[in-house]
Amino acid sequence: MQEALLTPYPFVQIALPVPMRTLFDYKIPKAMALRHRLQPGMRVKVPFGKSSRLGVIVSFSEQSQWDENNIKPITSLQDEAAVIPSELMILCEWAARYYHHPIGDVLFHALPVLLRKGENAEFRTENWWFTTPEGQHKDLESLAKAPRQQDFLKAVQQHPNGMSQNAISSLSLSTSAGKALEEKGLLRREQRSFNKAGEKHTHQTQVAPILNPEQRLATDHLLDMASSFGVALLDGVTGSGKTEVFLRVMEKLIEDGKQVLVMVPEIGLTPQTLKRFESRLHTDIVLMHSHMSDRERLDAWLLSASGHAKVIIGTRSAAFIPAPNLGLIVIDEEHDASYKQHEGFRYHARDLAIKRAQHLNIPVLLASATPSFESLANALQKRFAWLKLRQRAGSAQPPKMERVDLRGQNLVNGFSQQALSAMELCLARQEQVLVFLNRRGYAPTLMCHQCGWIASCDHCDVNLTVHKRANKLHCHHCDAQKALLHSCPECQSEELFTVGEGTEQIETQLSALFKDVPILRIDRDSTQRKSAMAQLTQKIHEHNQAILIGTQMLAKGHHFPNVTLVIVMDADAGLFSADFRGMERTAQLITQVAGRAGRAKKPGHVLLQTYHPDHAAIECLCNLGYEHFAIDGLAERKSLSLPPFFHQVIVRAESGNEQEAMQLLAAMKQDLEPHFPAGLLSVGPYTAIIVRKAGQHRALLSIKSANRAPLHQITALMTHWLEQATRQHKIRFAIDVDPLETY
DNA sequence: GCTATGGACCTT
DNA sequence: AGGTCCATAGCT
Repeated sequence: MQEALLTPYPFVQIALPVPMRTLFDYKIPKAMALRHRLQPGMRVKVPFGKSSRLGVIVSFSEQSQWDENNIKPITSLQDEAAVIPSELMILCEWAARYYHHPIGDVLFHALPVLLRKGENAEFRTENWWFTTPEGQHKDLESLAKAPRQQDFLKAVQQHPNGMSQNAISSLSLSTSAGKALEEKGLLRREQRSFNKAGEKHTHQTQVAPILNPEQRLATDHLLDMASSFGVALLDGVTGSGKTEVFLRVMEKLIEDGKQVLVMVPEIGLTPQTLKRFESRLHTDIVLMHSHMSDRERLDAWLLSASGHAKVIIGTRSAAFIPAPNLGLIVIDEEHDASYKQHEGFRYHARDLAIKRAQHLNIPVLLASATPSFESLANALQKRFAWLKLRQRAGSAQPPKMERVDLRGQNLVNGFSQQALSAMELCLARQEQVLVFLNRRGYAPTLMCHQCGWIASCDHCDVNLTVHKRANKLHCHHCDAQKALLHSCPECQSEELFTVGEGTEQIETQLSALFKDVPILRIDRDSTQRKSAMAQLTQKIHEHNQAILIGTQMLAKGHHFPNVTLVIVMDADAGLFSADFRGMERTAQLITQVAGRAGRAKKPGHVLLQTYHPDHAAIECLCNLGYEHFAIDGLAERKSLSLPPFFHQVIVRAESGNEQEAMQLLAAMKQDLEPHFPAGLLSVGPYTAIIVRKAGQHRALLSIKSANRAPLHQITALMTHWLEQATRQHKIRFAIDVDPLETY
């Protein structure tokens, strides 16, 4: 009699983490088919070439196009259930098609690192210590001769529900003392699954504040759309209480047993944010970000995948976290560029999250004080619900923005007279000043007075940045560093001088100018150490007077209640940028930084230093605000056939050889141009603005179209062409769909 | 005649 | 990607 096969197929298609846009056929061994119900999303070990690899099951078939004798059998099955649930398999397959990226690589991106390496998708087990009835009543004095056992027993006696090994270790109790007590029959041990669910929530309860009418309207709207797919853009100025709105909606969904995924930018997750969520939501919250260890990430992943965690707060890669009862996705600071991966699989987590929500038929909430032009266009076209919060909470006034004309002025260390006197007045009132300059280091250039030599990177076509405190020259593009030079390598002159200013220099100069005022610099260099940021924010809160100097790090998340003056050193930064998104990004930064001012009862004042006070964009942003600026900007994008009205794909090529990358793209364009449909705009190939980066010469080709379908057809042709052509050459290519950087 | 180095080739 | 095979160069 024929036994019933749990997996009734002879062949299986496996995705492997190799840069090949194809699946691989394998045989399913009879014994495996009898015992296991194989499913898409499970991991398997397979022989591949001369080695063995981990792959993910994608599909099954009756037939194979390959000669059966050349098809190898699967070696072993790694999972009992799919590690990529079908919902996410569909998302990954869509993403592989949309971003023209190999499916194996996409699927492996969707997994935590330890699962990519073959780790079991199971909770860790942990020792738990309990007293036996005898141990509970044991007189501690009788153990006076064994003080370590005494300490150990005393601790466990105080925890009738047991103590985890983790808790034991954190109290530096000796495990060997515990084992001795176990042998005496005073303690017993139990293996428990490491799964934080059910742990009591000791956090203080915070009473929900009363909503203002705008917030109530937004909340009601969101609760209305909570049961099906839809995207809402919560467009609220800084301090308008966006977080409170989505906390309300989350509360309701969690009550209904749903899970909520909250996406945050790479550095947007501050301890204050987490505390706020914990104290309001009283539920299991897990984090997912790059500062966690691989094991911590897998633990968080398991808690979400098992449904234990009700709230998942994570960065870009959390877009792929399994959550069986997902009911809402929130994307905070949706305009933030860190949602787009800039290498390899170049996905946009916001766009992917929207696609995921569409499949799951659940709502998405995008939140920002400065929405991306993409999302604003969708809101204007009524594809997204547009919920505006224009009132600041309490009695806070919006900050007053003012332009400072730098033309013909004598600047003192880059500061105008107006800026300096405003700083003096502000400090005299015992309030704080925030100086925004999006350039870290001491100076962006080191030059020789005698021969004009400029320090530049050996691997990139950029100047090296001077870091005086570290006594280094640093390349901000490839991270190369060398010792700061004191004489010119060309002419041996010792007259080297710096050109331009970075945050480190402003800090030094202001310290000389305002001797008794605490001056705090906040940038990547000053916050590298783990607790540095916390220390800085504590200092800021300790003092009344202070000057904070910082880069875009200042624009994200943190609240500085006593800041009443913001000085934007260079409001022109994005004006003449090679990238058409330069102005959008600068306006977002300025608006976000300006939002740090005057949050409490004190009105804020923002000074924009500019050489182009009459430039339409600067004038509009200053007088009418971000929304007007963005609507004007969108009109301009439309007239220039730029995104979001035209969709864009950029093909990048990189080669150690100077011309090879350009030649490759030129040859491709020539071959494929006859297939370009009408209405497709192509630019290039052109060399990247920074031609050489980390030793690679870079060229690009841009194509645009008002419709996505023809763009994808051509991109598929290009990908295929490049795969063939780069087989024999050592050229790397990358397809960037919806690129954020266009140079 | 031996081995260190690198590039082409292949993976079901 | 990652390994293996194989041509080539440099050396005793």
